Amino acid sequence: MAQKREYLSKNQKIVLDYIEKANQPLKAYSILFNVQKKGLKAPPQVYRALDRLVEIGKVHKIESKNAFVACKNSNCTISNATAFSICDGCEKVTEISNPKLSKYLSGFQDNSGMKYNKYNLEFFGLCKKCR
Amino acid sequence: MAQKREYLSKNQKIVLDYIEKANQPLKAYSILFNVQKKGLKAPPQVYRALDRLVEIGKVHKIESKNAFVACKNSNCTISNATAFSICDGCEKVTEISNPKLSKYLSGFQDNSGMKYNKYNLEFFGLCKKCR
DNA sequence: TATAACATTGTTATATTATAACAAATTTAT
DNA sequence: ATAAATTTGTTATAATATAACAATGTTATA
Repeated sequence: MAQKREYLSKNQKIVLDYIEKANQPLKAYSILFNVQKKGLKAPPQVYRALDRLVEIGKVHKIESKNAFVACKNSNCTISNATAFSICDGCEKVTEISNPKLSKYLSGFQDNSGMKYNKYNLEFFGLCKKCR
Repeated sequence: MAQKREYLSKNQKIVLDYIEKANQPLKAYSILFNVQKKGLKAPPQVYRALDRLVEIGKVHKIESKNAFVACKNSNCTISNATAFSICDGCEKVTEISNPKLSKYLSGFQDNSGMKYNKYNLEFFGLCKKCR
């Protein structure tokens, strides 16, 4: 099993810092544009950092939006159980942190013989303001 | 509220037929390539059909793979509650049809004030063969 | 039937998202 | 010191998706 750094590289830090400040999902090319002043000039630099950040759970990808958001669970180190709430009105995305839900889904089994080790759930609806 | 056709247009039928025969998720451009002999020559023709088929629930999009699969619930007319099982080994995707799960998720509420009317859940793991 | 309203189609071009490939520089372990 | 591995920088291109608009087809109803 390949060893991997336990700390973040320079580019990974730059990208994570920027995402954490945003408090909302960001598109990869918008991140790219905004970190160009820090020296990351080309897409692979951003995508590589994102890949790693997602792998270690510091960042999640909102698949339905091709956007990236910082993990809110400060202790999160691996990203295998994610749930989001997405407002179709204002597009606000919130990470759902609900022990019952995650327990239910982590324990979910069906009779297919599949052994699940990861899930991603996206709820859509309208938030208070947008209703 | 705009009225919409209740039956499928020519292009929608062509695309749906092809997806239904596949029994596995297909990429939009692979669909395009394969329906060119039927006269659909450009991406918008395929994407438009897909958009509509997804909207009426005949087809689901597997967001994590940018792929499209026919709905297995023959009576499915609206696509607001979807769950899939995805094997990380062979990439096989199966639509999960589990009344308990869908009941649990359809009834899910948190204290955010969000009113959910749709969800999509993707489970990842290894199927029997790939373990 | 005529025709207005609307939905679908065909088409070209382009926007958006993401990766391949490889050389150079940096970091790590010995 | 130096080999091994990782990260970085860079160019090019692949893969996914939409904008815009003219032409055609369909539906309802006057």
